[in-house]
Amino acid sequence: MKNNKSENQLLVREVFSKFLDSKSHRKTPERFAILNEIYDLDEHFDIEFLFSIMKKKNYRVSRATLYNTIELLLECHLVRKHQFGSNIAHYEKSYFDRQHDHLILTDTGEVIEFCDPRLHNIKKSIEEIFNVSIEKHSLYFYGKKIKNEN
Amino acid sequence: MKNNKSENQLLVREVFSKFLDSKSHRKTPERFAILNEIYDLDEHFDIEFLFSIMKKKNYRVSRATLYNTIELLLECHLVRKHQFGSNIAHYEKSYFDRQHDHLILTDTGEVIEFCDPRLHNIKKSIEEIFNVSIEKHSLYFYGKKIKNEN
DNA sequence: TTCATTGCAAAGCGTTTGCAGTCAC
DNA sequence: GTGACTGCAAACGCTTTGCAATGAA
Repeated sequence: MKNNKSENQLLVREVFSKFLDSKSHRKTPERFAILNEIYDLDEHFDIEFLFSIMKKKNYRVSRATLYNTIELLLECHLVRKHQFGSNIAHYEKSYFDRQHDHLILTDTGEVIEFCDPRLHNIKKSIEEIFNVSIEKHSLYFYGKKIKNEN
Repeated sequence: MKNNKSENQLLVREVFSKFLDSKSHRKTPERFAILNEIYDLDEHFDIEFLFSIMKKKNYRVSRATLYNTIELLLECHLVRKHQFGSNIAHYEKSYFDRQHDHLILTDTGEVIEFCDPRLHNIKKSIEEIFNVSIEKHSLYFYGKKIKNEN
């Protein structure tokens, strides 16, 4: 399991590299460093968090570059963006995950991922009814753990 | 249909009034004026838009009060809040509407409302699987109109 | 060499806060 | 009368922008 991670790092670097080529963007070390750090994380993160862990590792990196690079990573679907209610944008790596949705526990802030195939059927219906092509969806449930009182 | 609107205005004022009582909040004219303006709108709006239309109608109202009052209206479920991707919060009146979800056309910015009962089943399953009680959900589809080429 | 990209700092902008004046109770 | 509420302006915090320096092609 553990060495999947470094294999994956190689794979996503490759994907990003091809994307940058195709758009004639430069392959700067900063861009790949950021990609690496993101794929090293196992949780959702915001820009400030990413900035702080990269500073801690003595990278010379600016918030501006983080925002720019994340933008590119969104474009090539290596990262997903979330707006969990507040004004701070949250992100997560997305390449090896299946598309999934989120259950947010409002008391603890915990975020649980789930995937329900029935959502796909709803999507299909909406596409037919309104004659649209849906590129993306976002579904969040907000709730609380039920405590058993024994 | 038209005079439903003023009947509704009375009804929501009543609801808001009861809510303010129950929380020992004061019934200021500003709060009711804001409620009225919101229930006069038929679209989604943001604070800046609400501010501008109230200014245009010569209300003496501040953004601070708009934010404060909206907060109260959210609490008593007379208004719903949305975060359609960007950092600007959007709102809509919610008292007479059935709970519904949104399809956002990314090219035109148009927002279409829909309601699919199957979502309820998904919710039920998630509640059972994770042993949670879900208070709220948000579902957005993002897509584009399909053009017929005849 | 050239100009896309970078780091840094300043500016933007939606939202929140502080405060003196006001008015619902 | 009193303290919750208001308008105003300043502060906040995330994000974007401007710009001189840098380095990928």
